[in-house]
Amino acid sequence: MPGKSKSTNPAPTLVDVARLADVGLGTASRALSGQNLVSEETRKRVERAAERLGYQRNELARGLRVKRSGAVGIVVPNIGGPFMAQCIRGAQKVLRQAHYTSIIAFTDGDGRIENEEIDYLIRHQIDGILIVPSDGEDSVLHTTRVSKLPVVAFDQPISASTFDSVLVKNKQAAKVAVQHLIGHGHKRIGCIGIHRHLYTIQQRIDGYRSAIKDAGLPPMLEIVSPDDGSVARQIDIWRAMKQPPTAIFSINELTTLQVIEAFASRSIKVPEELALVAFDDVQLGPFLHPPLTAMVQPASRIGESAATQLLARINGNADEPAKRLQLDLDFVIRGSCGCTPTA
Amino acid sequence: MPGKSKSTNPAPTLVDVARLADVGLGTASRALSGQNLVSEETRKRVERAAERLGYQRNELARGLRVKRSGAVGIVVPNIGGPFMAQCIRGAQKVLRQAHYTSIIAFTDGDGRIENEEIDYLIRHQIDGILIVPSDGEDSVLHTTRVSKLPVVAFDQPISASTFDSVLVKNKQAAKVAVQHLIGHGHKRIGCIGIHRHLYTIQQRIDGYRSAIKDAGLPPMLEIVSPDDGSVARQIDIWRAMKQPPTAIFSINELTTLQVIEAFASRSIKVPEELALVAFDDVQLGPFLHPPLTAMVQPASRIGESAATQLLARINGNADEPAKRLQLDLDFVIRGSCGCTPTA
DNA sequence: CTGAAAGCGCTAACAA
DNA sequence: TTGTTAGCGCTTTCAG
Repeated sequence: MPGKSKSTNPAPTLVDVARLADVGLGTASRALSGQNLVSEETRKRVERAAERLGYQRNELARGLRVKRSGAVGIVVPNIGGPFMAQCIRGAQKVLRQAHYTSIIAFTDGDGRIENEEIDYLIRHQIDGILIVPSDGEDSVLHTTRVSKLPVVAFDQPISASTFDSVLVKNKQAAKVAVQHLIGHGHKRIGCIGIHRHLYTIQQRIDGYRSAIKDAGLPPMLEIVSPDDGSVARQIDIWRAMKQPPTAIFSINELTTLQVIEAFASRSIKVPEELALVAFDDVQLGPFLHPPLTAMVQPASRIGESAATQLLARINGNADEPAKRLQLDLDFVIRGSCGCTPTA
Repeated sequence: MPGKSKSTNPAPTLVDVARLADVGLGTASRALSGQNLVSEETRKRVERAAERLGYQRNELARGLRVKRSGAVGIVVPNIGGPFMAQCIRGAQKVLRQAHYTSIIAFTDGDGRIENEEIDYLIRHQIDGILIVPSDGEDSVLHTTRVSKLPVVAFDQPISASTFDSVLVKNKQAAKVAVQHLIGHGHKRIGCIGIHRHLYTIQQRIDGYRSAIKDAGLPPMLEIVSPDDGSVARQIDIWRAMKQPPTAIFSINELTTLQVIEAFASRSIKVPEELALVAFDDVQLGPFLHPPLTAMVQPASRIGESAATQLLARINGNADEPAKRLQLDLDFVIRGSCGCTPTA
C-alpha cells in the first residue's frame, strides 16, 4: 500500500514483543526480567521475539514505575590529574557491575555550581550520589534537605558527618613521608602547599607538624596562593635564607607540579641542594631527574570503596550508622628524596 | 493524629503543586514550563507553590512523555591523559548550557564493550551519542541498526561515514612537526609510534612520510607494540646503528611518555644526541629537561565542536549531509627540538 | 486562559 | 502459570 509508508518506525516496545510472542503484556515483562514465574517454554518464545525485534527495554519507563532510575551521580571538582580520573573509573567499574549508570558532574570546586548540579541530578531521579564535597558546608545540607538520598563522600569528608565517607590516612602518611626526609638527616624541611581550607591539606599539614615536632626540628610551613608562580616565589625566598631548608615536602599534586617547574627553571640540583618528597604522584613522576619520591593514593580503590558503600546504602541498610573508611597509601621511594632507587 | 505519621514523605509532584496553587494539573505544567499560555497571575501562584514545596520536576516522567531524555552518551576508550579529559569537559560545557546531561561510558578501546555500552545508553533513551570510535567497523553500525540516533564522532572518524565527525589535521600537522626537525638540519629522523591501526596514527605517519619524501631523506619508521619497553628497545636499536637517527618524531602521547622514559634511563642528551618533537603534549611537558616541543591538539575545542554538532542534529537538521570538521593544531616550540625557547 | 482526560512504556497487583 | 488492569509523573490534546 504505497503512499502511506511508515515514515519512522519507533523503537519496539514490550507490547510489540508480547504480541509477536502471542502472550500477555505482563507475561512478556516477567519473562524478560528473569523472574522464574513463567514456564520455560514461553520464556523462550518471548526471548526470541525480543531478539527478533531488537527490543531494548526503556529504562526511563521502568524507572518511573519502580522509582529507581538505575543511575547515580558522581560529583567532582574536575578531572585534573590522573588521581581523580582513576577514582572515577574505579567507581564506575563497580557501579556498572551492579547495572548502574553514572552521571558525572563537575563543580570546579564551586559550592554554587555544586548545588546546581545536584539539583540537576535529583531531577533526573538518581538513586544516590558519590561526591567530593567542595565546601563541606551547605552543599550537602542542600541535598539532604531536598531529598533523602544516599550520599557517600570521598577524598574530602563531609562536615555534616552523618554520611559515609572514604578517605585516606592523610595525616599518618604525611608524617611517614616527612620522617623519611628526617631519616636522610635533613634538619630543615620546608612544607609547601596550597588550598589551606581543604580538609586533606589540613591533615597533611598536621602530619608534617607532628613529624617535625617529634624530631625537635624547626617548622618551615608555607601555604601559598594557588596562583602560578607563588610556589616558585616561596622557593626563592627559602633559598635566599641564611639557613635555607635542605628538603621540601610538597603537599599535593598541583603544588608538586609547580615545585618541579621551579626546580627546573632554576636548575636546582635534586636531591643535593633540595631533596623532595611529594604527597600524590604526578604523571611522568618516575621519569623526572631524579625520579619523584611520592606518597601515592590508591585512587582506583578509593572509587571502588565509595561505590561499594553507596550501593550498600541504596540496597537497604539506610539506617546503619555512617561509616568512615580510611585507606592506606603507598610510599613509593624513587630518587628525589636522596635514596638511590634499585632499578 | 498520632500513630499514623507519614513514615517517608515522597518527593512532591506536580499534582501537589497544582493542588497547593489551586489550579488544574495542566495549568501547573504550563506555568512551570515557561510557556506563555497562562496568565501572569496564576503563573506567579504556581511558581510560589512549587517553591514552597521544593518541587523538582521529574525528568524521567517528562522524558517518557515527550520522548526525549535530555541525556547524551559520551563514549570514549578511557581518560588517559589530559587530552581526553579536556575533550570531555569541553563537550559537557556546551551540553550543559543546552540543558543536557551527559553519561560517560568507557570502552577500553574494545569493540565489544563499546557495543554493550551503547546498548546500555540506548536503554536509557539517550538523545544522541558523542563517540571516539574504537574500531571504526561494526560498533556504530550496531548503533544505527538499533536506533536512528544522532551520532558524532571525534578524535577518530567513523568508517561508515554517514556521520558527523570532528577531527584535527593530523597529517598536515605531523608534516609541519617533521619539517621543523628538518629545518634544524637533521638528515635522519626516526618516527616511532604505536597502534598502527588507528586512523589518527595513519594520518600522522602519512604526514611524516610526506615531509621526509619532500626533503629527499631516508624514512625511518617504526611502529611497535604498545607493550612497556618496546619503544625503549627500538631506541636502543636505532642508537646501535652505524648511521643512527639524530632526531625523533613521536607519534602520540603514550609513545612520548615511553620515549621520555627511555631517554631518562639511558641519560640520552636532548637535543644533542637526539632531538625530539612530539605529537600531543604531555603533562609536565614544559618542565622536562629540556622542555618538550609538541604539536598540541585543541582538546577543549574538539569537545565543544562535537557537542555543538550533536545538538544541531538533535534539534532538527537530521537530513543535512554529514559534516566533517578538521581543526588546526598549535605547534608549541620549547627546547627538545633544538630551539632555545625564549622564556 | 484553564480544567479534564488520555497516554508515554513499564511493572505489580489481582484474577483467572 | 498467565492475562488484565491500574498507575508511576508528566505533557498535551480537546473542550469549555
